[in-house]
Amino acid sequence: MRKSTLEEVAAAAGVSKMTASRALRGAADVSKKTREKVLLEAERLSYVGNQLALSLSSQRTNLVAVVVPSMLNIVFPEMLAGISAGLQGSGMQAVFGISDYDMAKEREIIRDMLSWRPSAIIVTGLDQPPETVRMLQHADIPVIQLIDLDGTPVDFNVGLSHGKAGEEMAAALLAAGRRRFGYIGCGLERDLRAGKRKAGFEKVLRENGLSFQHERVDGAYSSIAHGKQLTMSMLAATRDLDCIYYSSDDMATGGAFACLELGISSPGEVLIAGFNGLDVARALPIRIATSISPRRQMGEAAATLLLSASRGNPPSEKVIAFYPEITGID
Amino acid sequence: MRKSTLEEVAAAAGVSKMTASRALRGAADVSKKTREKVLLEAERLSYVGNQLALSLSSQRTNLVAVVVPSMLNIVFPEMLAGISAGLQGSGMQAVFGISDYDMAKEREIIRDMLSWRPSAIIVTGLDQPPETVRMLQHADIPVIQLIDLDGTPVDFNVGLSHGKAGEEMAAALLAAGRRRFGYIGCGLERDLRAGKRKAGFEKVLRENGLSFQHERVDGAYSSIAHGKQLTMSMLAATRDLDCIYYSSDDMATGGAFACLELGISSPGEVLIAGFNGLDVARALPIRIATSISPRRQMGEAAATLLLSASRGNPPSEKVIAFYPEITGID
DNA sequence: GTGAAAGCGCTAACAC
DNA sequence: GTGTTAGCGCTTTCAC
Repeated sequence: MRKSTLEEVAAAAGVSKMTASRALRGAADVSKKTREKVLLEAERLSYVGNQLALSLSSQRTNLVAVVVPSMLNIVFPEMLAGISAGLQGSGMQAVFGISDYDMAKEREIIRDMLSWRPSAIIVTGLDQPPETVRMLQHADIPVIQLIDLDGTPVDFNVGLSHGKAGEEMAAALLAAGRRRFGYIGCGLERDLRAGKRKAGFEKVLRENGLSFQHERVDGAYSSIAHGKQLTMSMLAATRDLDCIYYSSDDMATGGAFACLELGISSPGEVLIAGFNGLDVARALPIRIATSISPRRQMGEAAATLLLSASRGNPPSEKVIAFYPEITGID
Repeated sequence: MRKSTLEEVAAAAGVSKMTASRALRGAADVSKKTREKVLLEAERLSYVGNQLALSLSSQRTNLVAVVVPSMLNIVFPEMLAGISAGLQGSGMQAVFGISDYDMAKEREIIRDMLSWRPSAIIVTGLDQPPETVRMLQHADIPVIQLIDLDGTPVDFNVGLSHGKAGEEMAAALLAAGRRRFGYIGCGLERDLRAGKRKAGFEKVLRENGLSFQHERVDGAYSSIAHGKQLTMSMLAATRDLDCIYYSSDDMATGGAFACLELGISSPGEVLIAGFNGLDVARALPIRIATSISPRRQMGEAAATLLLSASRGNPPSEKVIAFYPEITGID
């Protein structure tokens, strides 16, 4: 069955398209009687407005484009949930795209999304290649780069410094007396933020005359199973370690499982340190150290920011900085 | 800077809108020279096509609407990743909405999405209220109900029987010699599928003259922390149990953590049984039983289905059934 | 191989 | 309070 149009609703109600349009949008100056008649006919005809026509005509959409690298790492869905919640009630609608950590794919997704003329766009990270940056600049809408703060934003920037997060974790672990460090990570060539954390961590180690004594890094996607496997491998090779820093909490959770299976006392003998503050890491039977990243709040902050921007209240600050809280040490 | 239009590109290239349109879409009958000129000018003007105008004019969109209840339970993002992957390369674009397990919210999201005139719509589960069902029927596009099979579909149906999954898990546990069962669940009034699994499980218990001897059910959202807490509470009250069935694997993972902390031998003394086959459950230092639900494959199957439907190849079957595999028993 | 005219369904702007 | 006119940016259709 063909979808009915505003014109048909208007005809059925015996008014013009314009009056029907006003009635359906709840405009003030429509007589009560007319409004009710229009709403009744719309209901009877199962009328569903056409956003394509609406947006084309009014030159604005209620769309916010969001591009994330993955759905398989829970932090991104959590961020999306934050964005979605922050947009709640504003009439804005988030549209998500997944780039699979692939810059070329990200560029194509952004291009696709821009062709829908969204009111704003949120992308992950600050490390887009020049061509993508150019597209974003040309889009002439608020651009929010989310999660990371280490770099030069195109427009708005909401996130935390991953370099600093690594530094602070290293400092906290040193202060707690740990000295013999290992590193276990995954997909650093894709997950640039994990790389920044590692670099920050290493910087502080170096300043203290130390370095990672053992490393296991491979190109696979971050996962619990992988963290477990790499930890097993490292602990089979050496026990001369009192702390392992992981690229993220899922990897660290795998590390905790490895310790449990091997019967290695943790945090006593080896302290496991991750990043994110995932639920799973907090419920673990052994205590692990982590930096809690407020990803839901970052999503909400981004939503709030772009709502005020698109309402013409230019936010005073282009950058909103968050600070991860370190837990699980002592 | 205002976005440039097809008309401007055409003017710059010295051709008509129509020719520019053909060149940009890669139509066959445009001379090579003309095409190159148009592409060059489009590039120079940073031209980005306008999908609003395109879709309004051509009366079709490349949009697939998808509504999920939550982003905080990893199974839904995994399903979305499957849909997104299945759509890859088809030119179709998935648009996601989150209902928060709220039927009224789901209805409004579906209404919103339909106003964009998507080519198909995918919703979670089969238990939409009549008004929502009516909207879906009126939409006159392929409707896919995903994940669940226990009910009457509006149109297409891809999923598994959660009732059966519960039955089969109970049967398998009984076959393995377990007799004294507990149940721990969360949010069953929202998560109807968890309720169906429980009902199936209880049915088989009843047929064997058994029942759940202990239950802990509350209305919170499913989580590892919650599963741990409810398990602690149950095991503090009784040890007269040899198996606990959980509403899902995250709850079950919490249960496994509880056993580890309490030093209860598992699966020896108490077997933990969940549902989904989450990565975390598989990497756990103790073995737990679970039904592995192929959520990514279900997403991909839905994508494949609607692609063939929208290409005019009516799929022969309206229902695609998946069967979860039970692991971790013996 | 290219172009002109009509129209997709709606809203903005203005008239009454 | 309601209607009219014009037009959003593209594709469809048909003509050349």
